[in-house]
This record gives sequence, structure tokens and C-alpha cells, in this order.
Amino acid sequence: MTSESPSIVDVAKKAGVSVATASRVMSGSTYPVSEGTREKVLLAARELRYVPNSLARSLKAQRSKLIAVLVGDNADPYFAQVARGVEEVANSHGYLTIICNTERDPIRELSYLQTLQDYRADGIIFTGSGSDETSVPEQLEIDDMIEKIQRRGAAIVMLSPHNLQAPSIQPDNLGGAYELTRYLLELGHTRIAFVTGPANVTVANQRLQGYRQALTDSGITPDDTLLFPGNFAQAGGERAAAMLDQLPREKRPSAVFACNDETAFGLMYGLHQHGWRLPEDISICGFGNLPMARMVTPALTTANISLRELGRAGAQKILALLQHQDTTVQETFPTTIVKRASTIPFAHTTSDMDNK
Amino acid sequence: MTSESPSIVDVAKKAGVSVATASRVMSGSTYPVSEGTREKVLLAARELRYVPNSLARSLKAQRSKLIAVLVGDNADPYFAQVARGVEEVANSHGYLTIICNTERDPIRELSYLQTLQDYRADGIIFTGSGSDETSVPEQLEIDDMIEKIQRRGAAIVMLSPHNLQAPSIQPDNLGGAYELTRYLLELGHTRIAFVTGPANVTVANQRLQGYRQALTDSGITPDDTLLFPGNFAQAGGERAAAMLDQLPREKRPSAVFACNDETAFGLMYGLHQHGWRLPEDISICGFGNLPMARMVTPALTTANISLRELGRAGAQKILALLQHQDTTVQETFPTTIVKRASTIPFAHTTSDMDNK
DNA sequence: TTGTAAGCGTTATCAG
DNA sequence: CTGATAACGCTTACAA
Repeated sequence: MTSESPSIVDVAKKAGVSVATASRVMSGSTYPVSEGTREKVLLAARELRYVPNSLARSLKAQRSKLIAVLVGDNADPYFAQVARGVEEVANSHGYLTIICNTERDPIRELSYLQTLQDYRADGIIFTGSGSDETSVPEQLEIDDMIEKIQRRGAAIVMLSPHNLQAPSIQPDNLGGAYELTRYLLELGHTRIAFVTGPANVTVANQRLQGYRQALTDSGITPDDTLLFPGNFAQAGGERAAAMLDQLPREKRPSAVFACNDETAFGLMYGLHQHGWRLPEDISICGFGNLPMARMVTPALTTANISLRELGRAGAQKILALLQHQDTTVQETFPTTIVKRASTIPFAHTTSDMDNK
Repeated sequence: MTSESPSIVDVAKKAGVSVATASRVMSGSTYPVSEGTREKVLLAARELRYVPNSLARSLKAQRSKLIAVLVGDNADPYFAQVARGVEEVANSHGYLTIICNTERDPIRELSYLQTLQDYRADGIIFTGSGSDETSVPEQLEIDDMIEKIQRRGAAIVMLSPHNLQAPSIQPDNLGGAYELTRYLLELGHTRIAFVTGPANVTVANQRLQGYRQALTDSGITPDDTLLFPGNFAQAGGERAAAMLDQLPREKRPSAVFACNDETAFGLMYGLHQHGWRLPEDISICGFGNLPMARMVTPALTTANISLRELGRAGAQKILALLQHQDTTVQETFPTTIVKRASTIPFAHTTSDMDNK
């Protein structure tokens, strides 16, 4: 009963060659090996059901063939899509994908970075952490850690705005938000509310900025009483709905820009609960174009980010960096707005809200 | 410019002790080390910013502290939730989580198993593969591989029905489907359609079986013309909607059991497109209780599976198995039905469908 | 073209 | 309590 996995030594022995030769065959080295011995080794390996030990190989080679993706929460559809893209590319190049949930907590983030350093991960992809907060003490350690990881030769890529020293591919949050707001303005809306993301999260602030810019460019002064706090989750949208419902009628906006789709879903649900009719009573748009965006009622107007593609691009950049074949440092990833039923012209919006 | 990570040898040197001693301190061994030397080592390690190499450690220890989770698609909310649970437990015990998308393709599954064997993954969690198909040639190789992995000492846990030799924790699909169908019957529905999952997927068939059983127990003969092919995705639901819409009025069911929530979403969307009013024209239920189930209009009646908890349980079982502290082989995970607005009494269903 | 042997960074065994 | 040394399984100079 041989429960032990055979090693390359066993293969060599069985094939009647040296370990070096066996290794050269098994590792797909370019080193010349005669056809005859090659066959012998291959045969022995097959018979022993030899499986190379990646751990040993990695230890020797100083590269693990592991790529990690740091996300806030892998069950959040946004991150899930990105991770999917990463995994696709990683897998097709013989890399394994490690998933790390940080919950946007610098402590967890740091802890994971530490572990990934221990494992000598070859690549690390950040997405959706990106805090504006420089005051948090862990941020310094994170910066430190990142530099250390890079010095080791590992590649780091950011898929969201980050004030860290690393190559990045960033969705055009500002542009998308600007376009989306312009679209609402074109529909005739002027009182447009905004449900924010978590405090200090850069992506959220970029979208806010795009919204503000579009208003200003149209000669409208952004009204901070139309800003509602959200958290990128459904709950935040629901809370915003409750607040909107409390607003005296004349203070109500005719449209709301939710900082991401998840928030928009919560907002729509909440307004529904409060008896609002959508989109007649209010127009709503989100950001991200999650798969559910077209399925909700009414279908959600939003900005599309090809998340899976973003993930793929991120992984590809990692691979390029590992081969020192990438010089560009900052790339922008396009966003395009998707017009659906949740936004209608202001003229068609119910001005008389007695129904509510 | 020392770009090389310091090793334990460097720490030992700096602390003026042997590598053995340094290792004993750093690895948290129970081996006695005098307080003084311990301090010295710790200090040296800190000054050098020493990071233990997990690869080397794993190679030596013959365990990698890697747990893999095999899913159909990590962006599918069902799998995403499970993976989240796995990651939580894994991380809190110092394990990394590897995500593997199999797309329910035996070839990809096999390829991943191979790689995981190469990496000496300590635990592998299967979820949502589970084909009834024994005829596919890869299945034999997969069985083989699994046995080999287990012989190596790695733990394997299935979170969905599977005809493989491994411990499992299975959601009560049959019971949940039975209860859900009974509920529809209690509401007075008798013509209840069923949208299936992908062919040969065991979970889907279990749900179908529960549905059939409930009908039979109520003296109703299951009518195969009310079976519509689905694929666990929105698209399948949309196709079923189109087919329902084609049905002559008198042949239409008054309720539909969609094999999972995703399918139900597609179905609802499709019916909407075709001008059906929900739930007045037809009652719908899903299975799984995804986060979006309560957000769609009307809110979806479904069977709840605590997916994150399921993932946690799976990871915990892996850990227990690795310590040979688990004897139970088959566990069932409860499902509970959640009644929402998408299902109404048959009496309230529009019999006159002129509106359509 | 093949083989020998050193070494990747740890930990465990065995002597002191 | 501490230290030298042999593994773990693999790759790669360097020799032959």
C-alpha cells in the first residue's frame, strides 16, 4: 500500500536515468534530451502516475504561479464578475486564483497581503478597496508592504482608483457619471438627488464628482440637501428611499442617481414599499450594469462597465508585468451609459403626487 | 539594495543562534527555548522584516494550507455565497482559498483537480457540479483522481449531490421542493408548470422529484407537457416564458415552479415582456432565496438555503477531516420556504386573460 | 546527450 | 536548552 506520491526520483529510477534527465523531460525544459530517453521517462511517469509537486517547483523557481484578487466581498456581483475575468485568464495560463475578501477593512487587507507575501504570490490584483483615507495608520503599513512585494518581483495591479504606487486600469467613473447625469438633464430633470457610496471610497467620490461637474456645466448649483448617504449595498438604498419619502413634496427630486446598481435596487425596492410608482413618480439610475439591472422593474438605466473584461485585462497586465513587457502605468477602462425604462422625461413625471 | 527576502538563516545569523533555534521560535513550536534567546530571535526577525516562506514550509510539512472551492461559475450568486462562507472559515484558520470555475465541464473539473493535486491542496470543496451522467468518460478519471487525492491525505467535501465517494453536506432539495409545491397546491393551484435545470444535474432532478412527489401525494398526475427546459440561468427562464406565452389559454398553468431563483428572474422578466401581469396572471416560485429574490417585483416566493452558512459548514468539515475528527459522512442542510408576493391563491388569479 | 551535486527555505531528528 | 544536519521535491550549473 503505497500511499505516498512518487517523486521525480522514483520516475528517474524506474526509467533508469538520472533525476536531472527526468526533470528535464518532465519540466518541459528546452534542454536537449534524446528521443529514446525522453520516451522512457514519459512512460515511467505515466506508469507511476507521477504528479510534479508545484510547491517544490515554486520554491526552487522563486515563483508560485499564484495570482490573488483582493475584493471587498466576492459575493458582491461587481467583484464576482471581476474575479471571474481574472480567474479565466489566470487559469488559461496555468495560474491558480486566490480569492481574498477584505471587507474594505485595512486590517484584513494588510493581513492578506502579509499572507500572500508568505506564499510568494506572483501577482496581486486590487479591486474596490481604494480608500481616500490616508489618515488610517494601517495605510502606511500597506504602502510599505506593497513596495516590499514589488521589490520581491511580484506584480501588482489596481483595478480601482488608489493612491498607491502601482500600475492601474481604472473604469472611467468620472466620465460615466458625467454622461449619466447629462442624460438626466437632457430628460429635463433639474432636481437630481445622489445616493453616495461608503465614506472615503474613491470610486464613489469620482462618481459624485462626475455628477457635480455635469450639474455645474449645465448652470445648476449642486444642492447638498439632495445628497443621501449610502454604502454600496441595498440597505443604503432602502434608507435613502425612506428619507426621500419623508421629504416635503416640493423638496423632492424628480430623479436620483444611485452610486451603484446595488444601491439603486435597494432604492427602488424601498420606494416601492412606500407606495411610489416607478418611473412615473421618480426616475432612477445606477452605475455598473450588473446582470440584474435589466431584470428589475422598471429596468435600470445605468453605466456599463465590462467587469469581466476588466478582470481579464487586470490579469493580463499582471502576466505582462511579470515578463517585464508592460510599460504603461495608467490605463482607463471605458464606461458607456445604458438607457432603460427607469428614467423618463421630466415632463412625464407625476407632478401631482397624491397617489402617494 | 537588498531586494532578496531574508531567510531564517539570516535571522539565525543576526540573532547569533542556530537555524534550528530560530526556526523553533518562528514556527511557534512547543519545543522549549529559553526566554532570552527567544527574544533575541524575535528581535532579529523584526529588524530584518523576516517573512517565513510558506512554500518551503508547506513542502516540508507536506500540507499547503490551501483550500479550493470548485464552482460552476463564481459570479453566479449561488456559488458566490457559498464561496464566501468557505473563504471566511478558511481565512480565520490561516488557509488561503482558491477559486476554480468548472462551468460544469468535466474536462475543466479534471484539469483543476490535477492542478490542485500538484499544489497539494489540503482541502477541496465541490459545489454544484454533481452530474447524474455516469456515461461521460471523464467521470471515471475524476473518480480516480478523487480517490488519489484522498489517499494523499487531503480532505474532500461535497456540497451538492454527487455520486462520488466523499463526505457531503447537502441542502434538502427534495424536501424544499416538496414543501414549495405543497404550498402552491394549498393556494389552490393544480396546473403547476416546472422549469427544469440543466440536463443530468442532480440538484435539479432532486427538485423535480420533490415537485412530482408533492403532486402525486395530492392525487395529481404530473403532466410532462408542463415541463419546460431551463439551464439554471436567466436565459432559460426567458425561453420558458416565451413558450408559456405560446400556449393556448386553456392549457396554461396557473403557477410555475422555477428550478432556481435565477431561472425565476428570467421567467418573470420574460413574462413581463410578453405583457403578463404578475402575480395576477400567474404565480411563480424559485429556489435558493438569492439576495435579489426579495427585491424583484413581485417579491419572489422561494426556498431558502443559507448558502454562506453551507459554505462555512463545508470548510469546517474540511478542517475536521484534516484532523480526523469527523466521522459523519452524509449531512443534510435544511431548506425553508419563504412566502412572498409572487404567489397568490388560485382564486385571485385572472382567469380571463384578455388583458394579455 | 547525460549525470552529479548544490541549493531553494523550512522543520525534525538526533547529539550534545 | 541548543546546534549540526538531513530531509521535503525540484531545477540547474557544472562535469563528464
